Order: sequence, then structure tokens, then C-alpha cells
Amino acid sequence: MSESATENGGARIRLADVAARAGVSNSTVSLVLNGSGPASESTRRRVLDAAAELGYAGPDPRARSLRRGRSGIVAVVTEDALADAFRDPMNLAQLDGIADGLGEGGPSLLIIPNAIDDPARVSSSPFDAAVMIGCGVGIHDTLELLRRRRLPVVGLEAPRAEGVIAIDLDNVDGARALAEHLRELGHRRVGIVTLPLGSRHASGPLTPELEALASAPSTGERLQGVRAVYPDAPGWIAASSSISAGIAAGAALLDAPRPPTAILAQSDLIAVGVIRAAEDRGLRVPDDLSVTGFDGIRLDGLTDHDLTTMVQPAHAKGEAAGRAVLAALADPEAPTPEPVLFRTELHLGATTTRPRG
Amino acid sequence: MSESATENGGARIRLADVAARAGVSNSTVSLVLNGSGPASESTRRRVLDAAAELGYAGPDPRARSLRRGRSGIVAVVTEDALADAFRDPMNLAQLDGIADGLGEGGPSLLIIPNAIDDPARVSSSPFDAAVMIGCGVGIHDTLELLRRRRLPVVGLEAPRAEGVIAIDLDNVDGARALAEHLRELGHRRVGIVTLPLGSRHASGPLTPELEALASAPSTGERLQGVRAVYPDAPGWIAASSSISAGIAAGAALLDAPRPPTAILAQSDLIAVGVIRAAEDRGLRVPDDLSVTGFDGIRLDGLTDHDLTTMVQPAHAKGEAAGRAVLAALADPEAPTPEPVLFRTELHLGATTTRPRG
DNA sequence: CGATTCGATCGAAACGATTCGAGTCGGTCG
DNA sequence: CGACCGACTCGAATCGTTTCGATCGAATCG
Repeated sequence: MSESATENGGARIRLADVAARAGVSNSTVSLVLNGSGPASESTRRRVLDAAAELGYAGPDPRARSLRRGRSGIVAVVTEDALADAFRDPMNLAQLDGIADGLGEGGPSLLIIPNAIDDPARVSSSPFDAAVMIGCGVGIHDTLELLRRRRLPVVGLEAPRAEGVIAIDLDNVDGARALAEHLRELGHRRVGIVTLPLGSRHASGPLTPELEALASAPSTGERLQGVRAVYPDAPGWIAASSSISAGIAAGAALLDAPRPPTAILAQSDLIAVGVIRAAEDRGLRVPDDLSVTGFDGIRLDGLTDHDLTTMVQPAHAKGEAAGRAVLAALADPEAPTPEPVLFRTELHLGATTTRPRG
Repeated sequence: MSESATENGGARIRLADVAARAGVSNSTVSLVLNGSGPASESTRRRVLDAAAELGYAGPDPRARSLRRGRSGIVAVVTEDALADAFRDPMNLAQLDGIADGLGEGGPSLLIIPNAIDDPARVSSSPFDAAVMIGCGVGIHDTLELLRRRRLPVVGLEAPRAEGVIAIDLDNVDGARALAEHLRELGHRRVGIVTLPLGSRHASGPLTPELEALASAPSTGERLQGVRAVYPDAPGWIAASSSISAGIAAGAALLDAPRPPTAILAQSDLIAVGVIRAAEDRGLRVPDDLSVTGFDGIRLDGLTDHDLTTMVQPAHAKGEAAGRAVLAALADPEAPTPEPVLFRTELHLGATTTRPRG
């Protein structure tokens, strides 16, 4: 009756032990435990009792995953460092969406940060599929490893690659819409703050050479959208998607000889930082400086301003990724599905207005 | 020479295939691949070439983990929902610390949220050890499962339990220090905002009955510290550690008939929310209301105030947990080490002062 | 030159489950 | 009363590695 874990010896209890105790075969125990076959009520009872008496913890996941060829784990692969990856609530929302998309009893999430520096991790962990999030072209080698292991890969705004199930965002259109909004208001001198170009690149002024190197799709595409409207606007590469990086970027752009009348930030957190940098300099937003963000996260006390931004369905995107993983696992032979494109929506807040004078 | 993954047939390549191609035995391939045995240069070359030619992805982690009895995965178990768990940068810092403590080539992190509602997950995933973070007494059943699996468990501010390696924080002392600080300033009417009592409990007014139920150690201990100074102060249970929850809690306390002259919040994010609630009501901090936090996160643009708070070494705590996991894995027979106690440090900011009048 | 040793390699036994085909047994139908 | 049919149970193969002990040569030592 007692199920104390301490009463038995040091050895771990195996399914075979339960079988012996219940006086049945291994197969029967397995059948009963998994409910995957017929079993008489008395046998079932006997097996369950034996398991309880021995304090059996259930089938060893390692053995089970070898035999079944599935581990019940989905990897979330990112180029960023762990601390950076989830600092932006946007990414957190995506992660949450992935978990929801995978469903209640679905696979668990294995976090693999620094995917570029540490590709070995990707080949040594037992997972059934991978979701790439915040990845640039630098993960190409990692991708090759995943391909060799025949694992389904879903890319959230990841670079196009064969066999990768793409979940995309209309970054180009979204960014262009914001830029057009500023142009319509009359802004001629605008500044840009981009997300990191890729994990290999440092923060600093945006040069045409660097711009050509942008490896992360979201960064590159959003830049492209802006360029359609402001081909020559100066820019600054933020160190990360965070308020502090935004403050630094804002400082760099605003302290220039001829500061911009508007700044397009590639994320809301960065935009909040830019606003702070402006206000620290005595500039009022939007009167002295218009600022736009991107993502549409809840700013919830991060700022008093109602930020003009492009709202993206981060949670839904993640959910789609999760469901795509499930679908790929259910039918591994199926051809790679068509890319799914999510759309951003313009939120006209109160951080943009006509330039002065 | 070409390592294209597409050139070979549909079947996954196994170590045995490489062995056959190289004309050696399985054991030799394994020895070469793992560098775990002597091998002549020519053999090594032959094996490596064969592996490259076949596009072998390396030993299957599932099989390897069965044989070795290790999966190279450490679970991070939390009672909270995924989105809540990492909303507070404090938790993120701890997570980051865990990753650092586990080391560069160390185990990967498997995130297991909602541990109470979904204990099955804990018994079906192949991991080698678990770190409990943000857990109350409700994870007892989960703990029992882990014990049966004979897995090392590290608890970060987790309830005391046999066999759990404890990494603690002097919450009681820290909270008392803050309360004493307020008392010395002359505050008599203070309010308390607690962290959630446990994942089962809702937000709302803090009653003595509920107070007795607090299952999460950090919540309970911090409360205990305050009670040593202000036994009867009214309180409010926040829904989560977030600015919005702080705003709600601040509203509840400040809109009471005889509002407090100071509020002790159990986390910095909550404190920031409380400050916002105060300012929304035209109260100035600290002149009209003193506010204290807990944790000492970087507030980086979340607020202009220099918050008075207890700074805790979140990253170091996580790192200690990671190292403890490593130690336990290195010597599974070793007795449970003594609890490690981390200390908080008072940061006197500018959000507290004498009460008016 | 024979005995010893050591390095390189191999065969076979785990690791702990799942699963498939085959058996067993009691009952039913013809 | 015998053949047949289901429901239940079992044995054995399998998943892909790692690892232990044995083997086989060649080189060293006496």
C-alpha cells in the first residue's frame, strides 16, 4: 500500500520488475501502462498494484524514446544569448504561442540559445523537431545538422531554406507603411534604429556595407521597407531589442549635427528607449520628435505614450509554428507546406505628428 | 566528398552504416567518434571520411542517452505559466545564471511550466536533473515523481523537502530590513503587496487565512519579515510579478478609506506599478507615498525613480543552482549538500522618506 | 628467438522499453 | 461434440548506441 520511494533498494525500478511482481510478461505491463492493448480487469489491477507497491515511476523516457523514435521534445533554437532572447516580450509571446500551438499534453520545449557558436548542442540533444526563432543566415550549419537528422524545422521569420517550414511576417510592407506615414506628415530628415544585424555584428552606425550584410530577415526586411521611402536616411544598429539599447541609439542619432525630426525604430522597446533619450535632451515627443516602433507589444507602464507602431500577431505566429510542428510530426512524409504569412497592422498612436516649422 | 544530405535515400544513417562503409566494427566507429579509445590515424581518417561521405549526423541522441543513462538535459520546472515565468527579469536572470552554471558545453534546458497541472510531463521527458524555480508546496507530487526517478533536484527558493538541494535567499531578513527602514522613517500605516501565494490562488485582498496558506516560500518569507515589524498592515495579493499587477494592487490599497503612507511591494516590477498607480492619483513618490521593492532588477527606463529595494544576486543564485546540478550529476551517491543561503542587500534609493505631517 | 606487453580492433552484451506475430484458453456455433 | 473465434497474454525482435572483455598482431624485452 505504501508507495514510499525510500523503502526499496538503491536500484531504479524497471518495467521488468513490475512484470515480475505482477506475475505477467513485460509486454502485458507495457500494454496496461500505455492503455494500448486489451487487458482483463484483474490483470490491469494486478499490474497497477505492483507498480504502485514498487514505486515504479513509469517507463523510462530514454528507453521509450529510443524505441518509439520520438522523445516528445521540441527544440527552440535561437542565435541570441538566453538572456537576450526573452528580454523582449515579443519573443516571449511567440514562445508562449509555440507552447500553446503544441497543445496541452504536447511536446515540451528545449531551449537552445547561441545556436551559432554551439552547434554541437543541436546534434546531441534528443528532440523531434526544431523551431528557429530570431535566427539569421548564420544558422545555416545548424540547419544542415537538423536536415541530416531528418527533423522537421519550422522557421519563424527565418531565412528561406529548403525544407524549412516558413512562418513569415510582412515586415517589408509594415515598415514601409510606417515610413510612408512619416513622409505624409512631412518628415524629410528621419533616422532609423535597426535590430541587431545578426549575432555576429556589433552595435554602431549603420553603413551601406553593413546594411547589405543584415542576416536576420526581420532586420533586413524592415530596413528594406523603410528604404523604399527614405533611401538615404542615416541609421544606428541597436545592440539588442531593449530600452537601454534604444536609449543608446537615440542618443547617437539625436546628438548628430543635424538631428532627425523622426525616428523609425525596429521594435517597440527600442522606440521607448529612443523616446527616453529624446526626453532626456529636453525634446518633446511627438512635437519635437516623432517616433515609431514595431511589434505592438503592451507597453504597460513602460511609457506614458501611445506609441505609433505596427502590431504583429506574435502569439498567433508562435501558435502557427507549434501547430506546424505537430502537423509535420504527424506526417513526416508530407511535402514542406507553403509559407504562412502573417500581417502587421498599423496602430496610429500619439508619438507622430508633423515636423516643426 | 560531397556531404549533401539529399543524395542518400530516405533512411536515416546509423552508426552501423558508417562502420560498414569504413570497413570497421561498430565499436571502432564509436571509439573514433567519441575519442574515447585509442585508434590509429588511418582508421580514424577512414571512419571520419565514411561518416562525411554518408552525411552521418552523429550518434542518435536517443540511443546514446539510453545506453549512457544520461540525456544531457536539465529541466527547469516552474509552477507558473510560461508567459508569466519569464516576464520578470529576475527570473530571466536566474535562468541565465542556471545556464551559465551548467557551463558552455553542459546540459541544455528543458522548460516545464505549469508543473502542478501537468505532472505527467515531468515523468515523460528524458532529463537528468531538475531545477525548481518559482515553486510552492503544490509541486509536492511532482517532486515525488522526480524522487522515484532518482533524479537530482535543486530548489531555488523552493519549499524544504527531503533530498532537494536548496539554494535559498534570506527573504525574511531582507523584508524585515525594508520594513524597519520604513518604521524608522516614522511610517505607521503601511500597505503590503505580495507576490502570488501560489499558482492556485487568485489575486485579491490579503486575509489572515490566505496568509497562512502562502505556499511559495519567497512570498511567505517576505511576508513573515514584514509581519515582524508591521503585524497588522493590510495587504493585497498581486496576480503576478508585473507592472500591471502592481498598478492594480496599488489602486486597491490607495483607494481604501485610510490609504497607507508607505507600500512594501514584494518585487520591483510590482513596486513600479504601485508608483504608477500613486502618480495616476496625483500622489508624489516619495513625498506622499513611500514605496519599496524587492529584487534589485535594473529598472532601466521602467521608471525614473531610484527605487529603494533589497538587491538579490539573482544570476549568482541561478549559477549556484547550475553548479549544484553538475555536482550532483558527477557524484550521484553523494549526500544532499547543505542548503546555500544567498543574502540580499539593502539599496537605499529615493522612493522612501518620512511620512507627511 | 621465445615470452611479454601493449595498442588497436572487434564481438557481444547491455540500456529499458514497445510492438508484432503467435499462442492459449474459454466459450460459442454448427 | 468438434471446429472456430475472440479476448487476452506472451516471447522475441528491435530501436542505435556504448562499453566490457577478448583477440590479434606487432613490437619490446630478456
